[in-house]
Amino acid sequence: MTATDTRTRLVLTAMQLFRDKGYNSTSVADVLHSAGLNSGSLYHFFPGKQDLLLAVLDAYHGGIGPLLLEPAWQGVSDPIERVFALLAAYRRALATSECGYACPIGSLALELHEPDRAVRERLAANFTAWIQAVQDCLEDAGARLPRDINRRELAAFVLTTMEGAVMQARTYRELASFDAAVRQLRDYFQRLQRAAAPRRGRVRKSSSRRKRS
Amino acid sequence: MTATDTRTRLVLTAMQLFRDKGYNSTSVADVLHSAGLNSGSLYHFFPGKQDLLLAVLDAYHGGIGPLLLEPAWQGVSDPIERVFALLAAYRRALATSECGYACPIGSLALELHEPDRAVRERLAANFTAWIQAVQDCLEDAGARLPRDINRRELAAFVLTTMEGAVMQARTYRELASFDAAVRQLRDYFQRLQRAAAPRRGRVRKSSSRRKRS
DNA sequence: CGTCCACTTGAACGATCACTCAAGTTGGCC
DNA sequence: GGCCAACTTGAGTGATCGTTCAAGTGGACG
Repeated sequence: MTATDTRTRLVLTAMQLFRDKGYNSTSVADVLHSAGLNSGSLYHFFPGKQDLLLAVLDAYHGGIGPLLLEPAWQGVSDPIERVFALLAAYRRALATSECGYACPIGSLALELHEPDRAVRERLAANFTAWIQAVQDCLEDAGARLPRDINRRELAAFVLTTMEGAVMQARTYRELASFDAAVRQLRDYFQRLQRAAAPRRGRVRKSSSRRKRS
Repeated sequence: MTATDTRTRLVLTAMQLFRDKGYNSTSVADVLHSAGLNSGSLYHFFPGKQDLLLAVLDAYHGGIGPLLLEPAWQGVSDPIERVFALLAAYRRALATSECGYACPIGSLALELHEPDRAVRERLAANFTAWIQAVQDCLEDAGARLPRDINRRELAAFVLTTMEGAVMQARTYRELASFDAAVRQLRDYFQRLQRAAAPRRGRVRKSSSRRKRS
């Protein structure tokens, strides 16, 4: 077992525990016990608990593509459907956890009330990468959305919706809350697409002919 | 100084500290020190820290009308404008705190990962009361919104937007994030109103002629 | 085989946590 | 004045917090 393995194990364990119990409610002893390590190992790789958090946030940032977007977009090529496929991935996380799931980044963003610059920058970087991925979809959608709609703001609004929807679903322990929010966002998108469509043209709901895999 | 005063002082102090630092990061000693009391006084009125939290959540619930809605709706009688006046109140809270503000209920909802039934019920009750207030506005708006739009789901979507927007503004420490989300919601509402308007009628942007105060 | 150093061990530290309780103090009521 | 119940005092409880560190361990390299 190399040093990298131990470090990685610490980060993965902390990722899980911070997600499940929150940062403050997860003790260093929790992480060490779950990882089957001693405190010295942790402090060999990290100056302190907060630096472990930084590594966790970096891991989330690096995992957005391979661990979040790619699975969510399996078999979905239509850019607008990709936006909702991403939301569907969060719905799955909620369903799997009996609505106990919370977006780890959003949770940390609200839990840490006076975060260091380094922490806040990484939280923001995670949001920014998420928003950018959605923005890319919206730009791929081209003229299917009104020209005067700001793609970045709309992408950020998708994140807004996801975070607010997860929060409510978690609080009510009901998937219905999440679904209701997505339904509203879908309605908004349909109205945007209708407004962008040529006067007499029908709104096409999906153009999933492009690519199979 | 009566017993009620001490109890009230504890609740108000805890309200402030839980909002500013979070529940887990606020120690009982913090509350006692800020309130200028000894630990015995707290445990005379509350069995434990969590029961203080319950009292805080009840206080928020009771304060939604007089402390949140009424100030936000001062001089605003148009029901749809009231929805956005409520959002403007949160914007003010963000502006005042250099974007350090977070909705106390939303923060607690995400911070407490395995809350007791009693806590979760009160969190949900706060959300429900907030949603109900917005729903009342939307119903007051009558035919200005499409008939087939579910008022409750749209009201919940306003909460979704507020919570997600506050979270992002806090994370980026930029009011612009909040404004962008509200702008999207406003755009959605305008499209809804346009869809509800009779074919040839113009969309009126504000009908603030009704009441001056 | 000897040296070195990255890595691990795990007991121990002081601080702080939520909470307890016996001993007060106070104010209203007879 | 005497009494009781409501409330306050604040030192003290054991548990747990994040962190430290001296003493190892073991593999790589000469």
